[in-house]
Amino acid sequence: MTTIGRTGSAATITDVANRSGVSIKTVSRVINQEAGVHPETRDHVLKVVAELKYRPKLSARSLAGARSFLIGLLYYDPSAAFVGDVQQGATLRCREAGYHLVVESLHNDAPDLAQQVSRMVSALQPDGMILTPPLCDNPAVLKALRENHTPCVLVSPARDVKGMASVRMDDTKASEEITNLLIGLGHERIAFIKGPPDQAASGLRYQGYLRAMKSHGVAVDQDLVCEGDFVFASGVEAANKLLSRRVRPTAVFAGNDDMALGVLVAAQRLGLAVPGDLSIAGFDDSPAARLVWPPLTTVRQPKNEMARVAVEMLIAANRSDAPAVTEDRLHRVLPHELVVRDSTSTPMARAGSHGKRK
Amino acid sequence: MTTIGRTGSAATITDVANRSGVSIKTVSRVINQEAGVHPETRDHVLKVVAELKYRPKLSARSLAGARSFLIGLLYYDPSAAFVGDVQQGATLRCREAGYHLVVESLHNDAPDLAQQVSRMVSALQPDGMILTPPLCDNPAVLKALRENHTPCVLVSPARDVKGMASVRMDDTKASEEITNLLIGLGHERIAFIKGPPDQAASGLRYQGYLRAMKSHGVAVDQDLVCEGDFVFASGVEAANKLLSRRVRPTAVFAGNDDMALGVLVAAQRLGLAVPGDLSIAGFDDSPAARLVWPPLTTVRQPKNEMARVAVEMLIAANRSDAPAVTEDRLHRVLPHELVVRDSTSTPMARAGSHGKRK
DNA sequence: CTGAAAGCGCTTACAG
DNA sequence: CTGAAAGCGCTTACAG
Repeated sequence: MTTIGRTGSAATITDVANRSGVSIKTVSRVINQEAGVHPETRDHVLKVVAELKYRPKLSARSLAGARSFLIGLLYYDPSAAFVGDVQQGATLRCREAGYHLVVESLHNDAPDLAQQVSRMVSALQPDGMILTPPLCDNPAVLKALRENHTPCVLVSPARDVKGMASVRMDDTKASEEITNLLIGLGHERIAFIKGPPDQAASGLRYQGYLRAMKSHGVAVDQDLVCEGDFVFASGVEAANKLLSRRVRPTAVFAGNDDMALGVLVAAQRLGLAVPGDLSIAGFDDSPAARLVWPPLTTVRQPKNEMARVAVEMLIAANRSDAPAVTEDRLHRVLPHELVVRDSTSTPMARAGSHGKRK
Repeated sequence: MTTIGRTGSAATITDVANRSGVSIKTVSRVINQEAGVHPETRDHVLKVVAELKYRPKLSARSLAGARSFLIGLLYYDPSAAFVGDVQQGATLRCREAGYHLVVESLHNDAPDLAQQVSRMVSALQPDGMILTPPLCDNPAVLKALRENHTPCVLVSPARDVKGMASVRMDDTKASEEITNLLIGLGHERIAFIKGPPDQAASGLRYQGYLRAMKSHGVAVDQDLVCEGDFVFASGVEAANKLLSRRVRPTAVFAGNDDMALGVLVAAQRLGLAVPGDLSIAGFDDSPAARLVWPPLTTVRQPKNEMARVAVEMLIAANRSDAPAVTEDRLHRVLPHELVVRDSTSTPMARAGSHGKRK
């Protein structure tokens, strides 16, 4: 077996062309799956590619061509499970398509945020960027990206931006469904714990709660609506307030899982049985939601899928044969999933007493 | 103000050279901070760079030079907080150094794992790779990387590999310190819940427990040593076993936080007060460790720092003036941190009773 | 301290 | 269906 070219160092397109007896242009055509190559030629080139373990170098393709095969993921809160799942979906879809995912953690309120973003995209020249909250709602970031003509997809943005693609779920609808579930179980005194007003999800989820209550003719007692900030401690605090009332709620729907976890702990410290004395529902399906006892009824966001769709949109936008994107395809809404676990049941105990009824 | 070159598209090194009145080689020298450029020349070039917002393109530098300014992070379990923290540290350090982090999620037992890795490095040509468990202990992955001559740093590997750099903490020592803490509080009947035998940390942490017990002359009751598998449910199971004994332990040290959380839930379901009736300690300082009540005493792994050091090592290895790496600098051990919270205290209740002593 | 030339490994635009 | 030439934007190896 003879080896053409330098042994040891990686094969180049020229090596493949020489050994195949074709021009580098033809090898390029085969690699890029362009039409109009004779099947026999193609098969032979492919065979040589395999023999030489040839892999086109990203840097060369990127420099010569219009694509970098790089997609960027910008995120702020690293601890958030949200980002982890988005990243997982994005990296898998990227691999399938021969792309690579470059991640960058940014502080949402860094003074030089725009410059950091601008620096990244002009050095990297990614084919597109995926933005997660809160960065996808940051005007400075969006401006920098627009100036650099970088295609973007916003994942779960607070509001849609003109001409910028987005992927999201329907928070309001999901919230309505959770509330419907509680009402369907027989609850009427259903408390709600809001998220912080500056986060879009807070309002949307509250609207869903209101809508469900209204549509079932269940009165909303404003004493049962608490302010929270999506953090564990605020769930504890809200629960302590709610559960010290003379007439307690029989169910608490917290705007997210972290607060629901706080409610759970507070309830148990007060000696209440969950879900017997109090049903609890959350939102997000965080990892902890299934670790506690009882495991939490909640909503699963399609994070993985949103990321896959985001990658898909970016790749499609970069194809030369890219069709004009209609406005309705620019903003995608993906289906969510209700996760019903053991923290919700029919109201078995009367508010204020611990006795169970049969 | 005149603009030389194409307005709109990004400036290149030639644009900077033309406007500065120097050669592209000199601009290159300034950009790369090479010595031997006249200060005045340098300052002028720098000014033009700023004016034109020139940023060298990674693809061109990568193709022409020996560095790609890309570092890869290979990981398996996306949900693990471990990876999140490592990634955070790596991405920040990369930005400081003008590098970018490319992430890839792989299945540890994918049949074509080696090929996936090989494909990635030959396409991307990263300057180095960071591997997290369990991938850093996967022979197929290591082999593929070695064949491609890609510098690697293993983060928290089960065992060190000849000639491959690694960063870790001292699990045994940390485990010993946690046990010492419990002994110091007055505990003698200290239970231990092991991790799965195939994970290196399991053994190391158990050794630390044994060492502390031995050095204080506290007998290890094998009835108080349970098998676990680092998962929540196994902590619940072990706790149920341990707490149903006639003579209960006064403290449980679980090999990781997830199991410690299981112990906590099991204890509380049995009506035991934590830490009054039972002290509980974990390992990892997982996010949930501070969300539960009482918050968990545990060990914080220097995940962020390990990642920063890993990036540091890879960048250093790629510098032309890289000094020969001595074996002791090849394997770094970073300091950990004991996180003492409210789940541990002096044993206040006698085993088997709920009465408190003063 | 500075620069002219060659070349990295591909794709583009064109020609046949 | 195929190929020769030019060029992407840098760094390398040299020369002065």
